[in-house]
Amino acid sequence: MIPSIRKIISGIIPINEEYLDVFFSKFKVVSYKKGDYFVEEGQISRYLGFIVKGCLMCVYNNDGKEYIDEFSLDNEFISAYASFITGTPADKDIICLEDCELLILSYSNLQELYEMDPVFERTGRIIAEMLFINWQQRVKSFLLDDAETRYLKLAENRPDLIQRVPQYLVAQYLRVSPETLSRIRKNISLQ
Amino acid sequence: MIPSIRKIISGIIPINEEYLDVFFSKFKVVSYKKGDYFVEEGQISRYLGFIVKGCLMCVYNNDGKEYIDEFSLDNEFISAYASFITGTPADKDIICLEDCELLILSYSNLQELYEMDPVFERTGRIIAEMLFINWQQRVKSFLLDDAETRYLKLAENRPDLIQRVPQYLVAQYLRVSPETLSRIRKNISLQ
DNA sequence: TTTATTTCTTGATCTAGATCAATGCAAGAC
DNA sequence: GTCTTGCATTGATCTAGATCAAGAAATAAA
Repeated sequence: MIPSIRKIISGIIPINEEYLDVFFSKFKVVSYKKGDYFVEEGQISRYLGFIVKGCLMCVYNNDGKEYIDEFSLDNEFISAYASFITGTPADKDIICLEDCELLILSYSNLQELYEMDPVFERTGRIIAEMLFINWQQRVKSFLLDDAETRYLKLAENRPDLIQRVPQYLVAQYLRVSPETLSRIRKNISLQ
Repeated sequence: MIPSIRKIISGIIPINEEYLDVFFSKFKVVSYKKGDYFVEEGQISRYLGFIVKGCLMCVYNNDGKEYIDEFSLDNEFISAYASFITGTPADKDIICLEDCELLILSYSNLQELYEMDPVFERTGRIIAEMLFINWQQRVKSFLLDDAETRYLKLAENRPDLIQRVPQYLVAQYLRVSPETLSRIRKNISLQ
């Protein structure tokens, strides 16, 4: 495995160096073009992805309108987790916003890892716990924060994302109209 | 362990009967009065709770205003998970809405279970995955649904909760004012 | 370069839901 | 029984943010 990626991974997930090669031996490399679908709504998603390079978004469709559930960039995992874990049809699309290079792990290969050694089970648990905590934070932000605060927090926590993603998509993620986000930004710059 | 609880648990969490006794041997029984705090904001919460009987709510405070993150009723687990898992101060209160009887598991006892047998690690992983998927659904509902739809879905998925919890608290959970929820309900009953 | 296409901004409305204020109503306290 | 006290309803405003519409910038295509 590419050493730089190796280093990044071991910073993200709690796994011993010696298991890391086994873990990634189960992955395979795939490339996508900008606009390609990694997951399509209604299909069962059988892969967990790790983004070597690129940017993807998860999108819900609701009678014509689109709402972005998540953006994922370089060195992050991506999946329609509910579909992947439960084997049910995905309730969202996952689309490449740039040309992407992914490492993907099939459900059956992941199960093989779980059977192989409890250390992978533990790693899986800790990853699921981290994802859960992140999502609780997102709910908290919807409960407590107004649109401007949500934008400011996003800009602080993920400045790279603001740079790389078109503004109207950031607006969809924050659950405001593009016009409102434009005004929020204007407002901030005046202060 | 009380047989009825035993049955319920094995329906909720994926664990073999023979391990269930070991699992619950690590718990202890505690009682709370209505209004008692199970978790206080700012404190580190070292327990995972299982509600034998009663009703609790998780509450965020934001300059004077309260927003309810979650209600938990009989036969559900409850915790300030982020605090429990990471050992950091809780960012919310957990308060009893009724007299409650809980089974609680300390962090160190949970770690003992994890060390004892990989089956507990697996159980922990699957629970974390379920929690994560639930929270994604909550974000989805905030993204896609208006106040009335959020109420209708809650009423469908957790009718017991609507019955047991005062309406102004349900409003806080849905992120609307009590007045608006009252109007939503009136509106629905007219249709 | 010039032309298209897409994205961003700005202004003018409109609307869902908040806030404020008053009243109704039910369950305990006395 | 009658007082409280707390919750629910209703009406009258107000406001954050949506929607509609038109240009301005920026990107991509020619």
